[in-house]
Amino acid sequence: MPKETRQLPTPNLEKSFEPQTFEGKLYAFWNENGCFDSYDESLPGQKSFSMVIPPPNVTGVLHMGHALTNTIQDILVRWQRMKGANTLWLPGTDHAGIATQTQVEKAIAKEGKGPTGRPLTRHDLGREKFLERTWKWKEDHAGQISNQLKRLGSSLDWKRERFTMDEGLSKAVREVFVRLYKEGLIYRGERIINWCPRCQTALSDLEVIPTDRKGKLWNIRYEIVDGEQVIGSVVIATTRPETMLGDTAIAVHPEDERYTAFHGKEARLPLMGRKIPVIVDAYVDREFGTGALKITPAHDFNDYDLGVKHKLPFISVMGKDGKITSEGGAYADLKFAEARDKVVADLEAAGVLVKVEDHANKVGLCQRCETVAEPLLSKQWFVKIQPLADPAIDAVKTGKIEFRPKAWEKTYFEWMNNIRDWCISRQLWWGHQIPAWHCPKCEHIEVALHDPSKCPSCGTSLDASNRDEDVLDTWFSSALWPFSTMGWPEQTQALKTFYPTSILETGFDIIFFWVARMIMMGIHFMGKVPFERVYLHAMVRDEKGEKMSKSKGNVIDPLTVIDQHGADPLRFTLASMAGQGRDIKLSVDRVESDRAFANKIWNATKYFHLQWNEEGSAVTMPKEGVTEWLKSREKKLHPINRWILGEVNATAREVDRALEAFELNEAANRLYQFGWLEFCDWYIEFSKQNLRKGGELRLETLYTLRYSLETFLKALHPIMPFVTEELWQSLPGISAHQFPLREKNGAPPVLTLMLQEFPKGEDFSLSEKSAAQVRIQKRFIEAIRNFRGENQLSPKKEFAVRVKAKSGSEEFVEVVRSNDSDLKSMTRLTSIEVLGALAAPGDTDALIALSEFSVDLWIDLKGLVDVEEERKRLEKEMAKAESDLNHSRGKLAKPSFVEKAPPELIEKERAAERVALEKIESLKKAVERLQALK
RNA sequence: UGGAGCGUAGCUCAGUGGCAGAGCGCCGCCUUCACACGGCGGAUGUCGUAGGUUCAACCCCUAUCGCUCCAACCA
Repeated sequence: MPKETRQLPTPNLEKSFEPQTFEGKLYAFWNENGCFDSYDESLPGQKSFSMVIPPPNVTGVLHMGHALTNTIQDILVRWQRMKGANTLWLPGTDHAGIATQTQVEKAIAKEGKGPTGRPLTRHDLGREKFLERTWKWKEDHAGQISNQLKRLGSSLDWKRERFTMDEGLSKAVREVFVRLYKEGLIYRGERIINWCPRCQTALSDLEVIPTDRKGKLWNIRYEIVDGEQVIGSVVIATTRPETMLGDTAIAVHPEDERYTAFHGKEARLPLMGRKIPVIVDAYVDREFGTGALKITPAHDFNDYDLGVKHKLPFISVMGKDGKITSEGGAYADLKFAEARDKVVADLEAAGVLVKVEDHANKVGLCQRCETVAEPLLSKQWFVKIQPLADPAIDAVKTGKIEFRPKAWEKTYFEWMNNIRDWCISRQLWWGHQIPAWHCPKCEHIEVALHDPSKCPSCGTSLDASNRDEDVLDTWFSSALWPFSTMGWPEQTQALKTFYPTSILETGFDIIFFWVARMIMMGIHFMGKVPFERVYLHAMVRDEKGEKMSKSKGNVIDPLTVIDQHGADPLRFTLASMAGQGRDIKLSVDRVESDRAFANKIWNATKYFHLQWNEEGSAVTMPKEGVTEWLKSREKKLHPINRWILGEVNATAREVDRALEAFELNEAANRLYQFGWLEFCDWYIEFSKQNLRKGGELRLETLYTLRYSLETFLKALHPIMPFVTEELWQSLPGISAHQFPLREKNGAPPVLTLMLQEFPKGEDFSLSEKSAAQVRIQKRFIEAIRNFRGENQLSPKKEFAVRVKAKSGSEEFVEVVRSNDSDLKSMTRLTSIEVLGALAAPGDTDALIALSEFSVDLWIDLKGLVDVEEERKRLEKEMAKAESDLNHSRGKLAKPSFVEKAPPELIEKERAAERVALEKIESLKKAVERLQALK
């Protein structure tokens, strides 16, 4: 028994485009009727098209960047869906470790005071309670971002929504961790890492943002000793004097003659007194500063490498708590900043501070809280990255994955080739806790899929308290997103159908954080790349090109824009700007003009209804359907109708091609051009003439309007889903299209535009003859309008025009003759008289020279036009014609051009020359007549 | 320091080896029977600068200036 078609009541179109009145209703209708559904299995031979959303922060708020990426993705998925693919666009959110934890910490800090009167911290609550709070926070906020995505019109398959910390994904994370550990690709070690003293956690290299700071360069004298004897001294510059407490060597360049005598000797570390070796290494830049370098292996990345290379001791003087450690002697327990002041003062007192200079340098700030991150030694978990990076580099090199724009591949290679091991442990509570247990007795570390109850090495019983306290970097779970969301590690049907995903669309700012890591994990665990194409969009900035930020107050909130103008105009604006390389400078003005476009289409549809339902002569749909009806008469159709049928199909084809090529801006521009300029400005105006004539021509024109409008709405739907749906719903004779896959899965037919077939562009092809006829009519009309405009003649002023035919003007004359009444009515001419080649203009005739058609138009000026104005117009025309002539002659005069240029081009140039000559001749005579008049 | 991108009409941006385009803004005229979120007409550019390749360059090449971003970094 066939299911009943789901449908909306036919809308009554408001006076103008008012998006608030229908957007919500339409989204709910689509969603409730399963229009966004994907199916685990495609039909044999059917294409699958899948994308995963870049998961926004679960407690986040939609910003313009989200609006852009989701608009682009929604356009692609709607288009593919209409083309019949089994489309999956998978929604979900990210737990966003540090960001979310920080939000909750702030909330509890506001709530109350701890035991000593300071604000509450997560430690006052304890891990378990704090996590409960965070889960609740997540539940309270999670709906927000999803609802905002719905406001945009995103056709996400909500039934498959995922969260990085839900059960399935957590299982995948654990599986990956355990497997990488067993493969030796995850290890735990004491390394130098970036530490945020405020967040109290390790950070990956990527989470530290180098920032320009005005600093100082302190020059410190180190004595060089041989045994106990002082043999000289070296001055060393540093931007971080407090780190000297942890110096374990000084380094000079091996070939630096100034210091040759000191090779193999020792330096005495000021303030601390201990002796440290002088080492030589070509790493030292002889040109910079004094050419000598102090080495603090525990607190500087470069020094760390040198420390490892030269087997130096590592002395940690700076602690995770932001204070100097006990290794710092007299400075212990001072905060870093205090320690710096005291060290500098003491150095000065000791007379070893040689000078202090201003110096611009960079410090690394924590991406989340902008605290200065300190490099320090710490025991952390790492991913050994090279074995994962190599195949990932290869995948892009061999074209298994393609980046667009292509230039980003270089950026990708650059980073991947210099990649460092990835520090994945975070000293946070919100996240995936590392599945490792530390045996308190034998110190064995057990990493396991299932919580162990005792140490497999010594049998000591283990419980939750023995579990490693750290959680994983948020990006660790994001890296698995394309397959963890589809049920991995189970071998699900969804994975078979939808992995690899078709396209990954995201911002270039997370190529390293996310894209690269997904590629590595995808290849390693799935044996296949996670996506075939990476489409990187630009950064949305304000109209001045500045990054939008709350502190600058220049944020354009997508939801406000949607409230004011609707989702469609915003989407259209974003789509037409999506082609831009790096920056999208968004202005609300632009959205407003795209709103005008929506309004234009709205009114064009209203025009259609007005004509279709004209009182007393309501039309019915032909039983074979409009397309068939028109198709069967194609060759006999009125040229204007044939022309627009060809145009709308050409537009649909072009939109399809542009989307295939990721040229969203091109698709948007095409639709705009067609919709406004061809359809509204020309076709509708022409149609008014034909509708008036009644009979078969009226019917034919109504069907042509109906067909063109529907085809256009279909082609526009991916970019402007709401307004196109609302308008389509109003059309007479629409019917539900049921894709075979939906039918097979028992989905009911839904009367919706979003499940219509995307126009193939094959129904009608452009007829050159009709197009030429329309061109002539347009040109004629434009010429008259231009004459009016330039002479500031009121549109109401009527006059007659005479057409002087010359040889070669047969087609023009024929078109003007056979469309006499239409042309008169559209230009408000009293008559159009065609004259023979021998006719001469009257004494007071003005001239419009349409030389490209070998035609002169004459208009009697008497009582019509100011002679002076007309003379100006003619002179302007003349100047243009002369410059055209010069241009053509200049080219043709060059023998090299005539010899080497392609013949068709030479012919074109000769024709242009003839046209210009003819025009000049006509214009000359006209000017002469005007002179005589004066 | 390395890599990338950009520099076209007042503004925001398209663009193609063969006489420069759009939107907004601007200037006229028009409330004409889909639309004033409208119609019609108009003005505006040595296409960053200097060379080169080519019959022909805004487009290709080289250099140069300016802006932006990314990566690395000098202690």
